[in-house]
Amino acid sequence: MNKEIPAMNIRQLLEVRIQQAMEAAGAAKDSPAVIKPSGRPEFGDYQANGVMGAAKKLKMNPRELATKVVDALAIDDLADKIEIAGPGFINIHLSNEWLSQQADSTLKSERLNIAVKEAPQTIVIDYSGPNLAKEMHVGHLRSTIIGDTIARTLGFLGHNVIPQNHVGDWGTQFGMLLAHMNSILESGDEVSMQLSDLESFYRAAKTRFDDEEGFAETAREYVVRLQSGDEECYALWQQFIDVSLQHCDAVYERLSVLLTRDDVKPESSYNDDLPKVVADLDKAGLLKEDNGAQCVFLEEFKGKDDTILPTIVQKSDGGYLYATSDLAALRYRHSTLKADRMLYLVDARQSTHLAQVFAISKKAGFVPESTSLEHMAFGTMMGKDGKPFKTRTGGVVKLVDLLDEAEQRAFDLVTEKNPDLDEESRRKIATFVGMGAVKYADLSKNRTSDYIFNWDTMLSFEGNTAPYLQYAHARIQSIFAKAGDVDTAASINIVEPAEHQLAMTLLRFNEALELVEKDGTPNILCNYLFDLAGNFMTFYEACPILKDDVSAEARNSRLQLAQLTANTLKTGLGLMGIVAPDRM
RNA sequence: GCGUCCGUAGCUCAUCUGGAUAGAGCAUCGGCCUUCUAAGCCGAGGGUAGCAGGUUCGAGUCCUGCCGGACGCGCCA
Repeated sequence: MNKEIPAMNIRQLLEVRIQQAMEAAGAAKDSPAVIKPSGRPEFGDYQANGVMGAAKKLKMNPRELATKVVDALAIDDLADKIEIAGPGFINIHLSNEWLSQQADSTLKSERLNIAVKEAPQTIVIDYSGPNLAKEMHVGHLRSTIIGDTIARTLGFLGHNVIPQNHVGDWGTQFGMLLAHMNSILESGDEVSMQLSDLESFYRAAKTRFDDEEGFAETAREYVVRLQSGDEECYALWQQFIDVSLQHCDAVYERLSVLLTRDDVKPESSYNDDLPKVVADLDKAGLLKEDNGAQCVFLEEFKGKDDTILPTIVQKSDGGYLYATSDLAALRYRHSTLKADRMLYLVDARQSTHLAQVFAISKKAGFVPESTSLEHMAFGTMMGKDGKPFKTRTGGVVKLVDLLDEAEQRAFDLVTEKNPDLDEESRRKIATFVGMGAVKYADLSKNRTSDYIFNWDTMLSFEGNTAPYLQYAHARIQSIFAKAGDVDTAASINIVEPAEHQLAMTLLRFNEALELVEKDGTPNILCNYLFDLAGNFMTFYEACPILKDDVSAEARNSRLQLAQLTANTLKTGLGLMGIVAPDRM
């Protein structure tokens, strides 16, 4: 019985081998091997760049050290050519035999040879977090989509992932909404119809708040009634929140985002804890009154004229702020959820705020030093003019409108490409393609800076897009549909350069996942899958599979490579909540 | 004013944290469908990586200073 290969990616494997050889050649123990995929084919599959640094420490000629390292290197089982190049690079050409074996083993593994973490962490991911006063708009896409992908990836790697949808369900704007809601009810009109379009409902309430005499006061009364626990008002509020959450659920479902009501942990759920947070900050000696407000002053945060910037946790009127509920949430996530790591998928504009809250929570002992608090920030969405994004009418683009448009465009394209399919199938495919395109457009970018909203790039079906990956997958399924009986026990035998390249990329899947795990960057996964699909397309053009002049051995081997590609694409897309249909 | 993030092809973005000749996709131009799905493949052009210094064997990546942009800086979230 062959044991499953240890959960080591190629890079780590090479790192170990090279490092041993470096030590044997006299390099210091801590000198890193610096293994990277080679930039160009003539430099092999991987290169080790660590020799140059190590040689420097030893005051040695780097090429001389490289020669010693190569002499000491035991790597014949993996590689068939090792070269020293340039100032001291070591280029490693992996052997076709080894790649064939590895690919075989990966194909037999349900998890594509990706091991479940031996020491899983409990990781809380705070993402999506819409404000329930309004409908979700395009600006919510990033947090929701990226958070979901990170959650799925960490879960796949074996971590205990706890999503937290920190929805905004409390605050002064709800007074306005409840007052508006109540007056509709009093006039005998059906309120549910009007709540079906939350965006216009919000605008209507806002207009009354700004223009209608006396309405602003009524709104403020509602805030007070809500906060003091008035039952009638509370029931109204709950009804509103429920409708708003239904909107979110619908969007999540369309986007294939895993968030459910179970993950909703609203701001209001921390209300009871807020006075305790303030009291505990006081106990910790961090609280200071300033102009009637309760504040925490931390020296590392300075504002104008070098004065220390306060974080206000309680207003002079006794009210609490979002810093307070964020602190309560941090404490809850540590003490109740037992998080080892907390990830915040939040707009970059809040980086100062989060840095303050993180620092306070550690100083106050709400969260131990060992807990990793990470703000995974992203930029603001801009319009084509580079200014904050607005529609022609000055509003925001509702997320559902973007999704509708995506599906419609995808449906038109599927109909054009595949007119013989029945409408139901075309609709289904259009959903996968449209949603995939929208999500991928966001996931494939790593920008921490601002980004520009553009219908056409968001809804593009060509080039580095989800449809390209889905298409590669569908082409493979189509091969299998034509192939008839397939020998699933056949072994992979890599011969051609295109096969070598494809196998190399197939075996690098876990490198991509580990980067996503560490940095929370789904674009690494996108880049990987795009690379993989591209390698497959090249292979597919260069290496015929079902044609008459292909030997049975080559045919079977290539079918296996195609199968492994399909499995990897499907799994990778699945980690982004993107479906890879069999036909498109 | 102080702070954070950012500036790479006409456009949108990569460049795996300091490695070799900075790569893709759109767009432009030229090839490839009676042969496994042309949402594709192959090729061409397109770059002073904002500018100027510095660190070193080696810088788009690290440091400093300018220029330009976005955001944040006491009782909204």
